[in-house]
Amino acid sequence: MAATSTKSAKRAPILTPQVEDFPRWYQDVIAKAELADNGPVRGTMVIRPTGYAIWERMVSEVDARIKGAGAKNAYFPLFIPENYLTREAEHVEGFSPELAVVTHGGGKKLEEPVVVRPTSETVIGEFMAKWTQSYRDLPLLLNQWANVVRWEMRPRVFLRTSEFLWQEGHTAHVSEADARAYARKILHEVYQDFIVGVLAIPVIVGRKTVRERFAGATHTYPLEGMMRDGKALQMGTSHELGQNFAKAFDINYLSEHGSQERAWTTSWGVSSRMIGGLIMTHGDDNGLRLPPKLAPVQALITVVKDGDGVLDAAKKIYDELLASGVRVELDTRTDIPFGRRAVDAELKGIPLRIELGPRDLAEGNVVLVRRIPGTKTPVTLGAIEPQVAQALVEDQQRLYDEALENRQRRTVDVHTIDEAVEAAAQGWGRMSWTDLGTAGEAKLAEQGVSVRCLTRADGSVPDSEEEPDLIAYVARAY
RNA sequence: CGGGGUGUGGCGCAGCUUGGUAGCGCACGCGCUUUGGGAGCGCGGGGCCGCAGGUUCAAAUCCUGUCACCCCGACCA
Repeated sequence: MAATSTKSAKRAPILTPQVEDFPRWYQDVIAKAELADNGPVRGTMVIRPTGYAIWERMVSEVDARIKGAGAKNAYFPLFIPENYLTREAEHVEGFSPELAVVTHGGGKKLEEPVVVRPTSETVIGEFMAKWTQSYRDLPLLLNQWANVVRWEMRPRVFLRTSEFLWQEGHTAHVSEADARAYARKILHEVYQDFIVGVLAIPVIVGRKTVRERFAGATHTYPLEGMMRDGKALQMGTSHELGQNFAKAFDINYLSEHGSQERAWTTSWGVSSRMIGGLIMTHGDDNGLRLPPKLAPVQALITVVKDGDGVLDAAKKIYDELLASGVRVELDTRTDIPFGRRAVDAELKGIPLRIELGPRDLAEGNVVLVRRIPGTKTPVTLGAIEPQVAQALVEDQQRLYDEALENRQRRTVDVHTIDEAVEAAAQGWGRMSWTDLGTAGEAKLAEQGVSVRCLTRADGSVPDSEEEPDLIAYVARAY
């Protein structure tokens, strides 16, 4: 391989530098990479084609894993009778402040208002009850891809919007053990596998404290990622709902012994928030950096300038890469200045660029530009496909390693509330849950710091927050 | 809900104090020259100045009201 050069750093800034103002940087990336716009109603967003392509890739990867775990897709209505929500006390209490309620329809005031789903536990519970008669009907494993609405006071594109896209799984089981096993299976085999393996984001997988858990759940298992500014973002959750919803919606079944039994349910979801997490975990001052396994476009062939058969050569490389399974695009827009196109590809985080002009072609080369390490390397025409394949693998790993390094550097062991608050100013604090306790948790909350999750000393997921020797991860969160 | 602010072409802003009928940068269109890291020059299109009243010969500018949005403090995928 020929010598590798690092690109020069001096350039007019396109984005607000991260160290200067991280939230501003985030907004800048979303605008300049054309990921999304704000919608006309406060707190809503328009996901633009570039952003939506990322979401489609997420959907495709997650959906395949969900199906692999045995759940089947279905679709439930957007509108839910208001009285469904009120059947589960904690659930309604948790959601009522953020509900959008429809009071009029067809020009008339409705007899009973309908709520726009903030999540579908209740409707799905109603139908699970209808469909579950015998133990033979269980487990019932359902999933739906949908939009949900939660009226937000302080919206942020992708991270917290009044309407967002997600997947919500809902299952019913014959026993608590079965429900727990399934909630954990989704947690690890679907979410952790996807977030770590495809998004290249390291996560702490644990359990929420009672204070932080989902309204109506008995156990909430989150996956927490650290953003580049040290704040935490919940990337997904899986819940055991115990028999709370089964009781509220009469999800009962006849056991093999002929007795009437109550089912145990779970729910679990990941949302378009992951796009925000992806941006803030991997993005740098030049824009987005997409992990190759996720990237809608993995390699962009850029024709620097036409002439001397450059277009034909570029097309040949395109065909070769396409045939080898690379998600590749060809940019022949030579009416747009090269610099513009290069910067645009960088903003959008395309992992690899293959630059080709008459000068390269005369030497029998192309220039392979890697977005993630930021290197430019000449590659001979015959060696492009293997070099591309290798770069995609290496850069996927590099992105994960960088994110893990950032998290480790910003995570410190602490022993007091004051130390925990101090740690949360730049990253995460790791503290004994026995020492912290719910009283300490309340004190941290006063200062905007929360317990993101609890894990066992060996990193595994606890069955209860009463277990001895648990570790609490505390941080500021998005 | 409490405190602070802002509403002017698609975006970011100036103009307002000291009324005279709207301007700058970016973006957009056309032409020529360019294209190896957001190209240069020229020409051009686009705005009932948030909305409603009022004062005045005349209002983006002054007065009154109203609406919306943004930022900071209690919830959330």
